[in-house]
Amino acid sequence: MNLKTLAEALGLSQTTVSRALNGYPEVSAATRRRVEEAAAQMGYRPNSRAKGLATGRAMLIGQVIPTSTEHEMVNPVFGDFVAGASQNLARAGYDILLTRVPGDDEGKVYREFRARGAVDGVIVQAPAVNDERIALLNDIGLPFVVHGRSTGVDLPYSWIDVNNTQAFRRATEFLIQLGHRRIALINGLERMDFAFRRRKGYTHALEAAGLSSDPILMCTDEMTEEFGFKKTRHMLSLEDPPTAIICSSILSAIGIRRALQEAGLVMGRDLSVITHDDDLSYLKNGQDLPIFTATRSSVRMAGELLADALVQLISAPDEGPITRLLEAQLVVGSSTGPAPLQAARLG
Amino acid sequence: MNLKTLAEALGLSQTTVSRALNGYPEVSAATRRRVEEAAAQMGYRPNSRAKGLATGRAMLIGQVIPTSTEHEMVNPVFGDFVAGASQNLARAGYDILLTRVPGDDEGKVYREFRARGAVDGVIVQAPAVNDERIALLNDIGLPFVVHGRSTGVDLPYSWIDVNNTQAFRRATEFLIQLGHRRIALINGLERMDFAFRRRKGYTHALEAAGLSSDPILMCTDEMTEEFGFKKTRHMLSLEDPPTAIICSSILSAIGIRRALQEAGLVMGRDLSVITHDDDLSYLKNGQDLPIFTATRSSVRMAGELLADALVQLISAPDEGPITRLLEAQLVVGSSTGPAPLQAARLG
DNA sequence: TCAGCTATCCAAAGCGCTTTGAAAATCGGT
DNA sequence: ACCGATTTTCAAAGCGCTTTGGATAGCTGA
Repeated sequence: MNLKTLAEALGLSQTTVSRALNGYPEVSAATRRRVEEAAAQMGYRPNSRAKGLATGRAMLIGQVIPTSTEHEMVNPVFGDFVAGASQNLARAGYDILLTRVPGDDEGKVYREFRARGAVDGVIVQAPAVNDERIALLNDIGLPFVVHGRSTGVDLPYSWIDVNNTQAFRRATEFLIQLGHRRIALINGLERMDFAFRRRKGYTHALEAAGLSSDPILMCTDEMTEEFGFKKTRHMLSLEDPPTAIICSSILSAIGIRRALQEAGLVMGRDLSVITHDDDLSYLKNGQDLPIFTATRSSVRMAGELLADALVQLISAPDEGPITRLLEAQLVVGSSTGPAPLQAARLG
Repeated sequence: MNLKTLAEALGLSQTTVSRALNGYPEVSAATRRRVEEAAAQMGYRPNSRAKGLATGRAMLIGQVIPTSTEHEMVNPVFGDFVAGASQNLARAGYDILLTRVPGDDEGKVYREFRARGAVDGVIVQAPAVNDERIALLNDIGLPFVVHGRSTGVDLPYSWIDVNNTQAFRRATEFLIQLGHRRIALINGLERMDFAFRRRKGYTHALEAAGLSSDPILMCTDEMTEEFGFKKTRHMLSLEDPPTAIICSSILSAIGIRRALQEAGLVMGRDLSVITHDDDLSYLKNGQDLPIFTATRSSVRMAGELLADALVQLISAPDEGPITRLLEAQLVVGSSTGPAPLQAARLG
């Protein structure tokens, strides 16, 4: 079923049918109704490629599957993010074109997207500090929005980010107010912008309180459960262990919990934990009573917002970059409590 | 940069350039080299839509984001699955077209895929018992492979599945051999085929051992951490609590662990746990020394295999359905041990 | 009745590619 | 030197849609 046969069946020209279906005014209400009914009844849908070729738009948004090069790990927030993005993109008639990057050359994929006209825009995930993808996309003129920002990149570009610095500053201050003095940081890879910023927030808060940050209490790696577990186990074995840990991922926080359990310690009493919580659909931190005290920000909502921004950017490219900074909520659960007395802990 | 300008720049016809680039034999080696070099140097890539329109192939595989209707939860294995699938699809020149289903009408999306010619085939996730999508896709003639099977569907169709029945039978037998008699099942939604089969394997093993399955020890729901936690907590409060739990997801198993911790019990000693493990990249069950005893099967590898199968199906539609049953490994970790003596437990 | 509008519809070009059918160039054999 | 076979190249049609630039029909007012 294509336009031609539909038009013939209706005794109309392709032009008229096309216009009727696309809401142009040059067609009478009666004809439009007739056309729409016939189209619905015969199950006609315009061929995507033909339509795209004629209009010059692919109605597709490019998305590279965000995997870390080192461990072939898929970003755990990807599913929720893409569910959010996809939902709002669909409203504007877009689908997502998903592709993997062979090796590490995401730039090559973007160049190809552009050359092939495969997509109308892209969403950039997990920006690093000084991320070179931004300049590249600017160069080749492919509309894009970044999920996060990139410290060190001066070009104007569109982004939506969580205020990571502020979130981790607040989390740290919160612990300090509870009397904690030795606060550890289990962070993501610090070449990633979000991790870089979180560390900044953490150290700033410590400094502001007159505390020095101890390198031995700061670690950074891929945010797996095991990472949280191993680092916590290690830190608990230190001569002067931390009384609190701030953690960049709920997965690693689960690892922390496991290490505490193994050591026979009670979370929130013997050791306080605050984690960042992306509010993943499959790993809820408890709705009414959160398990972990957390800096919370829905990654799904971020996906929705990025989708809207990109759609707007594509339809009005000259209106300048869209930027938006989201504040994370600090939700208090049962994983934090006052710092244990030194005496008690030694005894 | 399009074919026309490239051909003009080379002083050749579009035909020759197209053929040179697509490896047709009717072009001399010298010309081919010249064309290829010019194309590489000028960064020419054929326009996707134009090529697709001419060839009638979209070089796109449709994939609906698998979300549960009830809780808007994205399937946690989705990221890893799609990473595997995407990798092997890319080798064959395909990308993934990702879309969300508004409401619950996945069939509508497939019909549209077909009518619009948007994709060359689709991957069907999370089949239910008597899944109606299979008949629909058969009807409309869109090539597809199912990730899993659908009990009750008699039509021939292509699928790749883990032997869920066998996996859970073995897991149950393993616990029985360890002396366990009260074995609980924390299962996924049993209208899903995988959960239906797992329960079958579980009850079969119990029956074979002359044990009756106790409804109070079997529960089924979305496999979240919280579900594992709450159900375990509840079961521990029973008059005659289980000494072992079999669980369908590592996320729920983590919830089980939390409940045990809360109750002051030690996993593997006071209560044994076996979980299914999809070998998710972001939630590894420990490589050398698994945390949980588990029935393991890599969902990423499943993605790779499904991709290969679908590509083959598209290129040779008449060769009949492709089916493959994968066996899960039973890996033994420290979450299982001999059943505690009744006396010891009561005391 | 007819010019001048507007409302309605249409033929054909064009999007960038592949592919068919034919022409031109090259070659070996006599 | 010439012919048939083989290579190599090309012009043009076609994929299914949108959109431009008319054409036609139906009205209005004089």
